[in-house]
Amino acid sequence: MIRGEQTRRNILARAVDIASVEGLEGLSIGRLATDLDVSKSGLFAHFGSKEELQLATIEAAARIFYAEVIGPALVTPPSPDRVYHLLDRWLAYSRTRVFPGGCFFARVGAEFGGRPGRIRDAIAELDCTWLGVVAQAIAQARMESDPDQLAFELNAYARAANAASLVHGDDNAYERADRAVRAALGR
Amino acid sequence: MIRGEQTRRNILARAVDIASVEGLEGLSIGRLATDLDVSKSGLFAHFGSKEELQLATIEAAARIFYAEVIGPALVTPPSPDRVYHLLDRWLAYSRTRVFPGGCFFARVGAEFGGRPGRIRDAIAELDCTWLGVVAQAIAQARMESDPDQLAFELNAYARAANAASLVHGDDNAYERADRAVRAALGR
DNA sequence: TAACTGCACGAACGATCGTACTATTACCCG
DNA sequence: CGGGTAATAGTACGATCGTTCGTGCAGTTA
Repeated sequence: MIRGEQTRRNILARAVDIASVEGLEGLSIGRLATDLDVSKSGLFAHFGSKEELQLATIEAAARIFYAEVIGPALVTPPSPDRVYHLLDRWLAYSRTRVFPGGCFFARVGAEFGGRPGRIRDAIAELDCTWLGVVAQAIAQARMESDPDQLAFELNAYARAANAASLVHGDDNAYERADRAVRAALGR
Repeated sequence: MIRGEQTRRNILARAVDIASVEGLEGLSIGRLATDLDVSKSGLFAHFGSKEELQLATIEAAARIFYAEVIGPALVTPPSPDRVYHLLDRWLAYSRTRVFPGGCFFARVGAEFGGRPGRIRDAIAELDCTWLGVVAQAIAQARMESDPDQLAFELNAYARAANAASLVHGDDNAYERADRAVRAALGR
Protein backbone atom coordinates (compact mmCIF):
# COMPACT_ATOMS: atom_id res chain seq x y z
CA MET A 1 0.00 0.00 0.00
CA ILE A 2 2.59 2.52 1.13
CA ARG A 3 5.28 1.47 -1.29
CA GLY A 4 2.97 1.66 -4.30
CA GLU A 5 1.68 5.09 -3.38
CA GLN A 6 5.19 6.49 -3.12
CA THR A 7 6.11 5.11 -6.52
CA ARG A 8 3.02 6.64 -8.02
CA ARG A 9 3.97 9.98 -6.55
CA ASN A 10 7.45 9.74 -8.03
CA ILE A 11 6.05 8.84 -11.41
CA LEU A 12 3.67 11.78 -11.48
CA ALA A 13 6.30 14.21 -10.23
CA ARG A 14 8.39 13.35 -13.26
CA ALA A 15 5.38 13.13 -15.57
CA VAL A 16 4.24 16.71 -14.99
CA ASP A 17 7.70 18.00 -15.84
CA ILE A 18 7.93 15.99 -19.04
CA ALA A 19 4.38 16.83 -20.10
CA SER A 20 4.92 20.55 -19.57
CA VAL A 21 7.57 20.40 -22.30
CA GLU A 22 6.60 17.50 -24.54
CA GLY A 23 2.87 17.54 -23.96
CA LEU A 24 0.62 14.78 -22.71
CA GLU A 25 0.99 12.88 -25.99
CA GLY A 26 4.74 13.30 -26.04
CA LEU A 27 4.72 11.88 -22.52
CA SER A 28 5.48 8.29 -23.51
CA ILE A 29 5.38 5.45 -21.04
CA GLY A 30 8.67 4.01 -22.22
CA ARG A 31 10.49 7.28 -21.92
CA LEU A 32 9.00 7.94 -18.49
CA ALA A 33 10.00 4.48 -17.29
CA THR A 34 13.55 4.89 -18.58
CA ASP A 35 13.90 8.26 -16.85
CA LEU A 36 12.77 6.78 -13.56
CA ASP A 37 14.71 3.52 -13.91
CA VAL A 38 11.63 1.36 -13.56
CA SER A 39 10.10 -1.14 -15.92
CA LYS A 40 7.60 0.02 -18.49
CA SER A 41 5.09 -2.64 -17.46
CA GLY A 42 5.43 -1.88 -13.76
CA LEU A 43 4.82 1.76 -14.38
CA PHE A 44 1.93 1.03 -16.68
CA ALA A 45 0.24 -1.14 -14.07
CA HIS A 46 -0.23 1.87 -11.83
CA PHE A 47 -2.62 3.51 -14.27
CA GLY A 48 -4.02 0.85 -16.59
CA SER A 49 -4.06 3.02 -19.67
CA LYS A 50 -2.28 5.99 -21.08
CA GLU A 51 -5.35 8.18 -20.74
CA GLU A 52 -5.55 7.42 -17.04
CA LEU A 53 -1.90 8.37 -16.70
CA GLN A 54 -2.60 11.62 -18.51
CA LEU A 55 -5.56 12.42 -16.27
CA ALA A 56 -3.53 11.62 -13.16
CA THR A 57 -0.77 13.88 -14.46
CA ILE A 58 -3.23 16.74 -14.86
CA GLU A 59 -4.45 16.17 -11.31
CA ALA A 60 -0.90 16.25 -9.99
CA ALA A 61 -0.16 19.44 -11.90
CA ALA A 62 -3.30 21.04 -10.53
CA ARG A 63 -2.19 20.34 -6.98
CA ILE A 64 1.17 21.94 -7.63
CA PHE A 65 -0.50 24.94 -9.25
CA TYR A 66 -2.79 25.38 -6.28
CA ALA A 67 0.11 25.19 -3.84
CA GLU A 68 2.20 27.64 -5.86
CA VAL A 69 -0.35 30.22 -6.92
CA ILE A 70 -3.82 30.11 -5.45
CA GLY A 71 -2.99 29.04 -1.91
CA PRO A 72 -0.32 31.67 -1.24
CA ALA A 73 -2.38 34.45 -2.82
CA LEU A 74 -5.42 33.64 -0.73
CA VAL A 75 -3.57 34.45 2.47
CA THR A 76 -4.06 38.08 1.47
CA PRO A 77 -7.51 39.17 2.69
CA PRO A 78 -10.17 40.02 0.08
CA SER A 79 -9.09 43.31 -1.44
CA PRO A 80 -7.53 44.75 -4.59
CA ASP A 81 -4.25 43.53 -3.15
CA ARG A 82 -5.49 39.96 -3.29
CA VAL A 83 -6.28 40.31 -6.99
CA TYR A 84 -2.84 41.66 -7.71
CA HIS A 85 -1.30 38.97 -5.54
CA LEU A 86 -3.05 36.25 -7.57
CA LEU A 87 -1.68 37.59 -10.81
CA ASP A 88 1.73 38.21 -9.35
CA ARG A 89 1.95 34.66 -8.10
CA TRP A 90 0.85 33.39 -11.50
CA LEU A 91 3.54 35.35 -13.29
CA ALA A 92 6.15 34.08 -10.84
CA TYR A 93 4.86 30.53 -11.32
CA SER A 94 5.49 30.86 -15.03
CA ARG A 95 8.68 32.90 -14.87
CA THR A 96 10.45 30.68 -12.35
CA ARG A 97 9.47 27.61 -14.36
CA VAL A 98 7.73 25.68 -11.64
CA PHE A 99 7.22 23.41 -14.63
CA PRO A 100 10.20 23.41 -16.98
CA GLY A 101 7.94 23.97 -19.98
CA GLY A 102 6.24 27.02 -18.48
CA CYS A 103 2.56 26.87 -17.57
CA PHE A 104 1.48 23.24 -17.66
CA PHE A 105 -2.10 24.09 -18.48
CA ALA A 106 -1.24 26.40 -21.34
CA ARG A 107 0.82 23.61 -22.87
CA VAL A 108 -1.75 20.83 -22.59
CA GLY A 109 -4.69 23.16 -23.18
CA ALA A 110 -3.33 24.00 -26.61
CA GLU A 111 -2.69 20.32 -27.21
CA PHE A 112 -6.20 19.12 -26.43
CA GLY A 113 -8.25 22.25 -27.04
CA GLY A 114 -9.48 21.04 -30.40
CA ARG A 115 -10.11 17.46 -29.29
CA PRO A 116 -13.17 16.73 -27.14
CA GLY A 117 -12.79 14.08 -24.48
CA ARG A 118 -12.09 13.52 -20.83
CA ILE A 119 -8.73 15.25 -20.96
CA ARG A 120 -10.07 18.44 -22.47
CA ASP A 121 -12.91 18.40 -19.96
CA ALA A 122 -10.46 18.16 -17.08
CA ILE A 123 -8.43 21.06 -18.42
CA ALA A 124 -11.53 23.15 -19.02
CA GLU A 125 -12.73 22.62 -15.48
CA LEU A 126 -9.41 23.68 -14.01
CA ASP A 127 -9.37 26.74 -16.22
CA CYS A 128 -12.86 27.65 -15.00
CA THR A 129 -11.75 27.21 -11.42
CA TRP A 130 -8.78 29.53 -11.85
CA LEU A 131 -10.82 32.19 -13.63
CA GLY A 132 -13.48 31.81 -10.98
CA VAL A 133 -11.00 32.44 -8.18
CA VAL A 134 -9.77 35.59 -9.89
CA ALA A 135 -13.27 36.83 -10.67
CA GLN A 136 -14.41 36.23 -7.12
CA ALA A 137 -11.46 38.11 -5.74
CA ILE A 138 -12.36 41.00 -8.03
CA ALA A 139 -16.01 40.88 -7.00
CA GLN A 140 -15.11 40.82 -3.30
CA ALA A 141 -12.88 43.84 -3.80
CA ARG A 142 -15.76 45.62 -5.56
CA MET A 143 -13.40 47.06 -8.11
CA GLU A 144 -15.32 46.31 -11.28
CA SER A 145 -18.89 46.04 -12.45
CA ASP A 146 -18.01 43.01 -14.58
CA PRO A 147 -15.57 40.80 -12.65
CA ASP A 148 -15.55 38.09 -15.31
CA GLN A 149 -14.46 40.58 -17.94
CA LEU A 150 -11.59 41.86 -15.86
CA ALA A 151 -10.60 38.32 -14.96
CA PHE A 152 -10.52 37.47 -18.64
CA GLU A 153 -8.22 40.38 -19.36
CA LEU A 154 -5.85 39.73 -16.48
CA ASN A 155 -5.61 36.07 -17.37
CA ALA A 156 -4.93 37.05 -20.97
CA TYR A 157 -1.90 39.13 -19.96
CA ALA A 158 -0.51 36.29 -17.90
CA ARG A 159 -0.98 33.66 -20.58
CA ALA A 160 0.49 35.92 -23.24
CA ALA A 161 3.58 36.52 -21.12
CA ASN A 162 4.01 32.80 -20.58
CA ALA A 163 3.74 32.04 -24.29
CA ALA A 164 5.99 34.89 -25.38
CA SER A 165 8.73 34.09 -22.88
CA LEU A 166 8.81 30.47 -24.05
CA VAL A 167 8.84 31.20 -27.75
CA HIS A 168 11.25 34.10 -27.65
CA GLY A 169 13.43 32.90 -24.82
CA ASP A 170 13.45 36.10 -22.78
CA ASP A 171 11.68 37.62 -19.80
CA ASN A 172 10.57 40.94 -21.29
CA ALA A 173 6.99 39.79 -21.66
CA TYR A 174 6.65 39.37 -17.90
CA GLU A 175 7.36 43.05 -17.38
CA ARG A 176 4.79 43.93 -20.02
CA ALA A 177 2.27 41.69 -18.33
CA ASP A 178 2.97 43.18 -14.93
CA ARG A 179 2.54 46.66 -16.34
CA ALA A 180 -0.74 45.66 -17.98
CA VAL A 181 -2.02 44.08 -14.79
CA ARG A 182 -1.14 47.14 -12.72
CA ALA A 183 -2.81 49.44 -15.22
CA ALA A 184 -5.95 47.32 -15.31
CA LEU A 185 -6.10 47.34 -11.52
CA GLY A 186 -5.63 51.08 -11.42
CA ARG A 187 -2.25 51.15 -9.74
CA MET B 1 7.71 20.96 -62.24
CA ILE B 2 4.11 21.94 -62.51
CA ARG B 3 2.75 18.57 -61.52
CA GLY B 4 5.04 18.28 -58.52
CA GLU B 5 4.35 21.78 -57.34
CA GLN B 6 0.61 21.20 -57.35
CA THR B 7 0.99 18.02 -55.32
CA ARG B 8 3.15 19.85 -52.83
CA ARG B 9 0.47 22.48 -52.48
CA ASN B 10 -2.19 19.85 -51.86
CA ILE B 11 -0.04 18.19 -49.25
CA LEU B 12 0.58 21.40 -47.36
CA ALA B 13 -3.05 22.46 -47.56
CA ARG B 14 -3.98 19.28 -45.73
CA ALA B 15 -0.95 19.46 -43.45
CA VAL B 16 -1.82 22.83 -41.98
CA ASP B 17 -5.32 21.62 -41.09
CA ILE B 18 -4.05 18.49 -39.41
CA ALA B 19 -1.27 20.30 -37.58
CA SER B 20 -3.64 22.94 -36.24
CA VAL B 21 -5.44 20.16 -34.36
CA GLU B 22 -2.86 17.45 -33.77
CA GLY B 23 0.25 19.61 -33.72
CA LEU B 24 3.36 19.38 -35.83
CA GLU B 25 4.46 16.21 -34.05
CA GLY B 26 1.05 14.62 -34.37
CA LEU B 27 1.26 15.40 -38.06
CA SER B 28 2.51 11.99 -39.18
CA ILE B 29 3.63 11.27 -42.70
CA GLY B 30 1.71 8.02 -42.93
CA ARG B 31 -1.52 9.58 -41.77
CA LEU B 32 -1.07 12.50 -44.14
CA ALA B 33 -0.40 10.18 -47.09
CA THR B 34 -3.45 8.07 -46.29
CA ASP B 35 -5.66 11.15 -46.09
CA LEU B 36 -4.46 12.35 -49.48
CA ASP B 37 -4.48 8.91 -51.14
CA VAL B 38 -0.84 9.06 -52.10
CA SER B 39 2.04 6.83 -51.14
CA LYS B 40 4.00 7.58 -48.04
CA SER B 41 7.30 7.48 -49.91
CA GLY B 42 6.04 9.72 -52.69
CA LEU B 43 4.93 12.29 -50.17
CA PHE B 44 8.12 11.98 -48.18
CA ALA B 45 10.23 12.63 -51.29
CA HIS B 46 8.82 16.13 -51.54
CA PHE B 47 10.43 17.20 -48.28
CA GLY B 48 13.28 14.84 -47.47
CA SER B 49 12.69 14.85 -43.73
CA LYS B 50 9.93 15.40 -41.26
CA GLU B 51 11.44 18.62 -40.00
CA GLU B 52 11.44 20.06 -43.52
CA LEU B 53 7.79 19.09 -43.84
CA GLN B 54 7.06 20.83 -40.56
CA LEU B 55 8.88 23.98 -41.64
CA ALA B 56 7.07 23.98 -44.98
CA THR B 57 3.79 23.57 -43.12
CA ILE B 58 4.55 26.60 -40.98
CA GLU B 59 5.37 28.58 -44.12
CA ALA B 60 2.09 27.55 -45.73
CA ALA B 61 0.15 28.50 -42.61
CA ALA B 62 1.87 31.87 -42.54
CA ARG B 63 0.74 32.60 -46.08
CA ILE B 64 -2.84 31.75 -45.19
CA PHE B 65 -2.63 33.91 -42.08
CA TYR B 66 -1.33 36.82 -44.08
CA ALA B 67 -4.08 36.46 -46.66
CA GLU B 68 -6.79 36.18 -44.03
CA VAL B 69 -5.71 38.73 -41.45
CA ILE B 70 -2.90 41.12 -42.27
CA GLY B 71 -3.60 41.70 -45.96
CA PRO B 72 -7.27 42.58 -45.58
CA ALA B 73 -6.64 44.80 -42.58
CA LEU B 74 -3.93 46.77 -44.32
CA VAL B 75 -6.39 48.03 -46.93
CA THR B 76 -7.60 50.35 -44.18
CA PRO B 77 -5.34 53.41 -44.19
CA PRO B 78 -3.11 54.04 -41.17
CA SER B 79 -5.44 55.09 -38.36
CA PRO B 80 -7.03 53.79 -35.19
CA ASP B 81 -9.45 52.03 -37.52
CA ARG B 82 -6.61 50.00 -38.98
CA VAL B 83 -5.58 48.82 -35.53
CA TYR B 84 -9.10 47.73 -34.73
CA HIS B 85 -9.40 46.11 -38.14
CA LEU B 86 -6.27 44.04 -37.53
CA LEU B 87 -7.64 42.70 -34.27
CA ASP B 88 -11.10 42.20 -35.69
CA ARG B 89 -9.70 40.15 -38.56
CA TRP B 90 -7.64 38.11 -36.13
CA LEU B 91 -10.66 37.29 -34.01
CA ALA B 92 -12.64 36.33 -37.12
CA TYR B 93 -9.70 34.21 -38.29
CA SER B 94 -9.87 32.27 -35.05
CA ARG B 95 -13.65 32.23 -34.62
CA THR B 96 -14.43 31.03 -38.14
CA ARG B 97 -11.78 28.33 -37.80
CA VAL B 98 -9.73 29.17 -40.85
CA PHE B 99 -7.75 26.30 -39.36
CA PRO B 100 -9.96 23.65 -37.78
CA GLY B 101 -7.87 23.68 -34.61
CA GLY B 102 -8.11 27.44 -34.13
CA CYS B 103 -5.04 29.60 -34.47
CA PHE B 104 -2.30 27.50 -36.04
CA PHE B 105 0.49 29.46 -34.39
CA ALA B 106 -0.98 29.25 -30.92
CA ARG B 107 -1.14 25.49 -31.31
CA VAL B 108 2.38 24.92 -32.57
CA GLY B 109 3.83 27.74 -30.48
CA ALA B 110 2.76 25.95 -27.32
CA GLU B 111 4.10 22.71 -28.76
CA PHE B 112 7.61 23.98 -29.50
CA GLY B 113 7.88 26.92 -27.12
CA GLY B 114 10.04 25.00 -24.69
CA ARG B 115 12.17 23.31 -27.35
CA PRO B 116 14.86 25.36 -29.09
CA GLY B 117 15.44 24.62 -32.74
CA ARG B 118 14.59 25.69 -36.25
CA ILE B 119 10.88 25.21 -35.74
CA ARG B 120 10.68 27.39 -32.66
CA ASP B 121 12.78 30.02 -34.42
CA ALA B 122 10.38 30.06 -37.35
CA ILE B 123 7.40 30.46 -35.05
CA ALA B 124 9.12 33.17 -33.05
CA GLU B 125 9.90 35.16 -36.16
CA LEU B 126 6.32 35.02 -37.37
CA ASP B 127 5.09 36.07 -33.95
CA CYS B 128 7.46 39.04 -34.05
CA THR B 129 6.21 39.96 -37.49
CA TRP B 130 2.58 39.94 -36.38
CA LEU B 131 3.27 41.95 -33.23
CA GLY B 132 5.36 44.32 -35.31
CA VAL B 133 2.52 44.94 -37.75
CA VAL B 134 0.16 45.72 -34.89
CA ALA B 135 2.66 47.94 -33.11
CA GLN B 136 3.45 49.83 -36.28
CA ALA B 137 -0.22 50.42 -36.95
CA ILE B 138 -0.55 51.78 -33.42
CA ALA B 139 2.48 54.01 -33.85
CA GLN B 140 1.24 55.37 -37.16
CA ALA B 141 -2.10 56.18 -35.58
CA ARG B 142 -0.27 57.99 -32.77
CA MET B 143 -2.65 56.57 -30.21
CA GLU B 144 -0.16 55.43 -27.58
CA SER B 145 3.21 56.41 -26.21
CA ASP B 146 4.25 52.74 -26.03
CA PRO B 147 2.97 50.91 -29.12
CA ASP B 148 4.68 47.65 -28.19
CA GLN B 149 2.91 47.58 -24.85
CA LEU B 150 -0.50 48.12 -26.40
CA ALA B 151 0.26 45.54 -29.10
CA PHE B 152 1.13 43.05 -26.38
CA GLU B 153 -2.17 43.64 -24.63
CA LEU B 154 -4.30 43.46 -27.77
CA ASN B 155 -2.57 40.28 -28.86
CA ALA B 156 -3.13 38.85 -25.39
CA TYR B 157 -6.89 39.34 -25.66
CA ALA B 158 -6.98 37.66 -29.04
CA ARG B 159 -4.88 34.68 -27.98
CA ALA B 160 -6.89 34.24 -24.80
CA ALA B 161 -10.14 34.21 -26.75
CA ASN B 162 -8.74 31.60 -29.12
CA ALA B 163 -7.61 29.35 -26.29
CA ALA B 164 -10.79 29.73 -24.27
CA SER B 165 -13.11 29.05 -27.20
CA LEU B 166 -11.22 25.85 -28.01
CA VAL B 167 -11.07 24.51 -24.49
CA HIS B 168 -14.60 25.44 -23.48
CA GLY B 169 -16.28 24.96 -26.82
CA ASP B 170 -18.17 28.23 -26.94
CA ASP B 171 -17.83 31.67 -28.50
CA ASN B 172 -18.30 33.83 -25.40
CA ALA B 173 -14.62 34.60 -25.14
CA TYR B 174 -14.65 36.34 -28.52
CA GLU B 175 -17.15 38.88 -27.21
CA ARG B 176 -15.00 39.46 -24.16
CA ALA B 177 -11.96 39.93 -26.37
CA ASP B 178 -13.79 42.35 -28.62
CA ARG B 179 -14.94 44.33 -25.60
CA ALA B 180 -11.39 44.42 -24.25
CA VAL B 181 -9.97 45.52 -27.59
CA ARG B 182 -12.54 48.30 -27.95
CA ALA B 183 -11.88 49.49 -24.42
CA ALA B 184 -8.13 49.49 -24.97
CA LEU B 185 -8.56 51.48 -28.17
CA GLY B 186 -10.84 53.98 -26.47
CA ARG B 187 -14.00 53.17 -28.36
C1' DT C 1 4.85 -22.56 8.23
C1' DA C 2 1.23 -21.85 4.57
C1' DA C 3 -1.61 -19.08 1.94
C1' DC C 4 -2.47 -14.73 0.22
C1' DT C 5 -1.79 -9.83 -1.53
C1' DG C 6 0.58 -5.94 -3.52
C1' DC C 7 4.13 -4.62 -6.52
C1' DA C 8 7.47 -4.79 -10.03
C1' DC C 9 9.70 -7.31 -13.60
C1' DG C 10 11.00 -9.12 -18.53
C1' DA C 11 9.30 -10.64 -22.82
C1' DA C 12 6.43 -10.22 -26.42
C1' DC C 13 2.36 -8.52 -29.13
C1' DG C 14 0.71 -5.79 -33.36
C1' DA C 15 0.75 -1.20 -34.96
C1' DT C 16 2.88 2.84 -36.46
C1' DC C 17 6.64 5.93 -36.61
C1' DG C 18 10.48 8.27 -39.84
C1' DT C 19 13.56 6.98 -43.29
C1' DA C 20 16.14 4.51 -47.04
C1' DC C 21 16.32 2.10 -51.03
C1' DT C 22 14.65 0.49 -55.85
C1' DA C 23 11.17 0.25 -59.40
C1' DT C 24 7.67 2.15 -62.09
C1' DT C 25 4.96 5.57 -64.15
C1' DA C 26 4.09 10.09 -66.53
C1' DC C 27 5.43 14.09 -68.72
C1' DC C 28 8.46 17.41 -71.65
C1' DC C 29 11.49 18.21 -75.42
C1' DG C 30 13.90 17.29 -79.59
C1' DC D 1 7.68 9.16 -81.86
C1' DG D 2 11.26 8.07 -78.54
C1' DG D 3 14.46 9.04 -74.82
C1' DG D 4 15.41 11.31 -70.51
C1' DT D 5 14.06 13.24 -66.40
C1' DA D 6 10.97 14.37 -62.80
C1' DA D 7 7.33 12.41 -59.92
C1' DT D 8 5.19 8.77 -57.69
C1' DA D 9 4.82 3.99 -55.99
C1' DG D 10 6.50 -0.20 -53.67
C1' DT D 11 8.99 -2.48 -50.20
C1' DA D 12 11.62 -2.96 -46.31
C1' DC D 13 14.35 -1.39 -42.21
C1' DG D 14 14.94 -0.52 -37.15
C1' DA D 15 12.86 1.95 -33.46
C1' DT D 16 9.27 3.00 -30.51
C1' DC D 17 4.46 3.21 -29.40
C1' DG D 18 0.57 1.34 -25.94
C1' DT D 19 -0.74 -2.87 -24.16
C1' DT D 20 -0.98 -7.80 -22.37
C1' DC D 21 0.71 -11.72 -20.06
C1' DG D 22 3.02 -14.73 -16.92
C1' DT D 23 6.27 -14.75 -13.18
C1' DG D 24 8.88 -13.72 -8.94
C1' DC D 25 9.74 -11.34 -4.85
C1' DA D 26 8.34 -8.98 -0.29
C1' DG D 27 5.43 -8.50 3.31
C1' DT D 28 1.23 -9.48 5.86
C1' DT D 29 -2.16 -12.59 7.71
C1' DA D 30 -3.86 -17.15 9.22
